[in-house]
Amino acid sequence: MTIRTRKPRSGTRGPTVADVARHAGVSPMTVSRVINSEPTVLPATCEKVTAAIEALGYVPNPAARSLAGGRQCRIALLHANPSAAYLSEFLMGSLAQASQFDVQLIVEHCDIAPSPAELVRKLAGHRVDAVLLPPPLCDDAALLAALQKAGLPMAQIATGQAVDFAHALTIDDEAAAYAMTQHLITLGHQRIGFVQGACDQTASALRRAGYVRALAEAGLALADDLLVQGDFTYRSGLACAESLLALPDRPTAIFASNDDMAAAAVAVAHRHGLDVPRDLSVAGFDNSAMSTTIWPELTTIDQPVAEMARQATAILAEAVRNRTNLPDKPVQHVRLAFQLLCRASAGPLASKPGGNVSPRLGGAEV
Amino acid sequence: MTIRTRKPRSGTRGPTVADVARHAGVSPMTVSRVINSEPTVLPATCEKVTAAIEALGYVPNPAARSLAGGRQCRIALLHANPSAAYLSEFLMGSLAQASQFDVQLIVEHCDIAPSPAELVRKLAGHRVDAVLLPPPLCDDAALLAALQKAGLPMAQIATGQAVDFAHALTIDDEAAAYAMTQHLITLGHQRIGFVQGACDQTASALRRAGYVRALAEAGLALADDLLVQGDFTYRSGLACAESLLALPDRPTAIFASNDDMAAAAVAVAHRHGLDVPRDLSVAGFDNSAMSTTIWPELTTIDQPVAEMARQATAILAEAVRNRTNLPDKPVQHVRLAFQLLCRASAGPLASKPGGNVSPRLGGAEV
DNA sequence: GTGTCGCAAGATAGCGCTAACATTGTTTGA
DNA sequence: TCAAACAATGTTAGCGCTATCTTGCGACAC
Repeated sequence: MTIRTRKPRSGTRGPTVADVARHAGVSPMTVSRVINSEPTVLPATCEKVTAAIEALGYVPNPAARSLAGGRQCRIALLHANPSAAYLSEFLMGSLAQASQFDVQLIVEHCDIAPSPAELVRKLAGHRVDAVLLPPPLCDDAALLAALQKAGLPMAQIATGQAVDFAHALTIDDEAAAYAMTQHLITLGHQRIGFVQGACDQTASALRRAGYVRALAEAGLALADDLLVQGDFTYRSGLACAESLLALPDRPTAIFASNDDMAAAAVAVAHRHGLDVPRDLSVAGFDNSAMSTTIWPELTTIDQPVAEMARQATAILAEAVRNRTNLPDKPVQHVRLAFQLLCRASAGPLASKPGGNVSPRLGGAEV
Repeated sequence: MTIRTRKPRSGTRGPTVADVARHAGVSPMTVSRVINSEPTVLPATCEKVTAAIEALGYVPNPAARSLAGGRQCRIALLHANPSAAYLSEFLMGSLAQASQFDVQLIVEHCDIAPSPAELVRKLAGHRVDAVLLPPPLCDDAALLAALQKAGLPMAQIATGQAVDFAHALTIDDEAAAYAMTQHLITLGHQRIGFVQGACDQTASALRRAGYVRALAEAGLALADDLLVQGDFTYRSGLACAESLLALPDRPTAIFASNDDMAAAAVAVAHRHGLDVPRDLSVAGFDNSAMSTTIWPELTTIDQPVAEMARQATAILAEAVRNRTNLPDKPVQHVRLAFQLLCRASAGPLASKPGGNVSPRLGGAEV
């Protein structure tokens, strides 16, 4: 009378809730409660379970969790060539949160968006529940509208213009640009060139506004010739810096709307035989990898990209799970703190500018 | 006599295999077989099922799949500050494969590794099944040994020295450097400066070897003063380029072991009033984002980082699933093709070198 | 004393999929 | 000719966890 126990399915790896429960002398359910830190567990019980978890080296199985909890969640990260550095930092933040919340990240590159409608269809095909929108896509009105129509929760990252149907994670671009400009003014600069960012990104206008306000408050004239239009690329930065430095009364400082363009300004300065920061101060924006790669390191504004990505992912995951309130969506608009990083590329105004071609080189160990 | 159907659990999203099966008039198992493209399904049946899948817009649930299949797999990506651009590209490749294979990526930064043993303990705590090692960690002997001792499958990416207990994805660094050097020679250059990479990365020596071989085969002398030691950073590139350009008989071309250092060489050349490529050709290695950011764009070697990451992830996932052969591990050493990208920074040797400070600027649309 | 509320913990039944086995129908081989 | 081998599908029973319901038990008022 042998009862055939039909299947001890093969590849079992590591202890399960059942093992922990046995070891702690409680039911699996209680272990589950402890894992999810539910309030209705007595401290004593909780301790027993925790000890058992520790002893067995138990780690919950995320697949089982999301299956049983019915809480699966797929978030798409749509990106249209932001710089690699930006994307990488963004991913780090997003991934960290994603693995913690058991959400699956779908990274989708949409360079030349086929058409918002088509894109939305594709996302639906992937069963995407929510969408992360880093710049420049966060400002794509057509895309935003299409996503809204599809009823997908979304988060705009670092946009200058948060819409009322999307979550948004931003810094105060205006205030940041204001702070940087003020910093340059404090250093004694009066003619400060400004390289604007791309027109199609709403943050660009805010950064410019901060620059303008700082000048106005300091009683400095806003010279038209000191304001040049870039597009966030290094190449545009080269051209802008060239035109600024070609001015008869050239600026003593250049504030570029991002680090790539600031790096270009440094390169142009060097080509002109100007030392940075002695003959020309340069400031950037973003604190991208570029800012500490080049020499001298850039004074810049730190934008907490990873943190924005992290919080955005968390907010979306939350939104997907509590899909309770679709009509009255209480979207969150979170504003994070920026930071003014004073590094080597900006210094006090020298009494008398002059050319010099031999910069101090950073020590490079043989 | 009401039979209480106790629980139609709440949040059910989208069709399941059962729905597809009903729609196609087959059993769920057959649907599963079609999804996994098993060979033992009649074409006719397969077609019916495919049609049903299409009609219902069915998408398999990865959580359920990996739970039922017992095939869960966690792969850690250990990184110690490779450049952000590198990491970003690496992640793209790795993520693509990970989501396709239902493996969970754990991204772990280990800047100053606490100690290999401790790190391994931490990985074990995360239930990591395998490890991806991009440079420079792929060359950390202590780490490799510790991982081997822990019995973790691993993959070295872009190493110069593949060990016999790890999978490895590489390009032929020696051949690539040879090709680039030969390219410069073909352009007429005879005095070619070489900026070496960091000593602790095994690929550095291979790149140098390729340079040396090309010179030798062309019958050119290997001048000691043309060979300078960098460490893959932009700053080291500045110093190296300075020393090369300070030589009495300066080189007409500089081949740097990576793009960051090549970019630095371009910057130094410009500071010296040299036009690139008219007065000095510059070549890099990696085809990193930097290479097309700066102006002029760098002639460089394309290293298929994303593809390496993709294949490495696939190999590891495979290895984890068929954990059949632990003793006789048939590790795979895959060599991918590189590509010589001829861009603007390297050109034919000018008959008579001379200084010129006004480079053509890339058109920056205002 | 006896009901009933409150609360911690247990029991049960799936989440969506697939491994392992069972069942057909169809072919072979001796 | 009939058993054995195969090939295409169906059936059953979990994978590891948690939502939902149920139970046990002390507290508290009547």
